Amino acid sequence: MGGVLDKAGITEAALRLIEKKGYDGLTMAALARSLNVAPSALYNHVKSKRDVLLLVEDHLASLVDVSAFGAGPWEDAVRTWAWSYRDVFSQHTPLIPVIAVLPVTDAPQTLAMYETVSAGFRDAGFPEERIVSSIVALESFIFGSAYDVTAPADIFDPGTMAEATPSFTGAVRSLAEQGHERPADVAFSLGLEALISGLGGLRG
Amino acid sequence: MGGVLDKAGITEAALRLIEKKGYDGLTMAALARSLNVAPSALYNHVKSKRDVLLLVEDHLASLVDVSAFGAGPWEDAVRTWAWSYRDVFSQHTPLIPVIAVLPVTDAPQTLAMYETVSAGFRDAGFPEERIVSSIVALESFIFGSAYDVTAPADIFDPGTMAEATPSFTGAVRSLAEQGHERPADVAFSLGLEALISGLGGLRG
DNA sequence: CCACTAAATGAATGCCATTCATTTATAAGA
DNA sequence: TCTTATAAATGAATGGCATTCATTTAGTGG
Repeated sequence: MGGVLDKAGITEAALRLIEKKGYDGLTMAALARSLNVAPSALYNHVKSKRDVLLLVEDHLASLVDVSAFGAGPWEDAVRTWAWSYRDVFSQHTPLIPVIAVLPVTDAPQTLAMYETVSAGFRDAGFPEERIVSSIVALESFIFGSAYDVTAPADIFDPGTMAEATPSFTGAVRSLAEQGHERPADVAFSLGLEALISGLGGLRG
Repeated sequence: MGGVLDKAGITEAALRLIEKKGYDGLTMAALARSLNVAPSALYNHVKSKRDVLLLVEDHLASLVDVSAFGAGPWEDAVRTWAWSYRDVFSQHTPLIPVIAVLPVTDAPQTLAMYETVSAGFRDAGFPEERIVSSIVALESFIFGSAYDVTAPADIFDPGTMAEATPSFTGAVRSLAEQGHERPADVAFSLGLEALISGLGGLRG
């Protein structure tokens, strides 16, 4: 037995490749080349490219910081988790469509994250039947916000349509004048605090 | 001049094709065939396939219901807009990565939507410099939630890992016992109401 | 030493977006 | 009516991609 390849090695190589060349550079051929192997050899270890993305996703889930659950107030734990979750996946937005439809059975690290977060919600007094929905709501916000981080700075520039859209143009200009370094962070903070206080009210 | 093709026709054909075959079926070849034209002919009217997706996106933006802005309380208007926005794009999740990075200049209908929504926020008493961030926060939540709608029903089934994840497994089971028809709607409602009441507090 | 099996190979397949030199057709100007 | 400019459509290439498969290689247990 004992070939050169295994799932851990493939995951590691894929992450290196993504870091160096981005998701466009992550092809089965390039992945194989980085492992000094023929592309077809990969298929002895993964069923498809989607499988590779799944391995990467699950590894990233293990990087999300859930350490604050059980180590302080629920609000602080959610805040730490959410910011960390967003930061990790803002560098990996092409995975978001994959995660969103991914059965957790296939992703043990992701499942482990859910377990820690669920326990944190339960201990904070959430009724059991609302825990999953609350996490899903937060996660949806986090995924959507991860895209914002990568958006171009001038995404909201109305260009030639400025006169036709006075309210929007004024709002964009007014935000720009605040001179925030990362506008995406302002929106994320605003939404996250709203969700934390709104969902926090569900606790018994 | 006057060929068979124009942007409106391409958009319409693309939408028909997506409805019938899904986004996997939307290829330049298939699009051309549905218009009785050679694939290369499309490139006289659009620069790339991404352009086609952009045309589709902008058309969908015109389907989002913004009519409640200026016709009732801000909370109700946001609710109507958000549900409609999510419903439209839940059928078109492959566009979400495109929208998220799309400069609004290139999408007049999308820009028109932002104008109406911005005016609604301003009239409701939002400070101008918080309007864009608030809309972005809501939009992030909406995009993330659009994915949930299409997720398989058993996405949270922990499978063989059930014993290792008691809190999460209990929470999933407890939600399932509620027997909601569309679990995604519960999470969306929960998050949206939290955002509405949290963001609403910014009004002067 | 043999037989089994996991793993790697390299050549093919089929699909895809995109390009380009060329042709067709239409509208405007003389 | 003839000419010319131009927009639009064509068909044949190109290069990249994931994936398949028959075949070979190389270890391991009996």
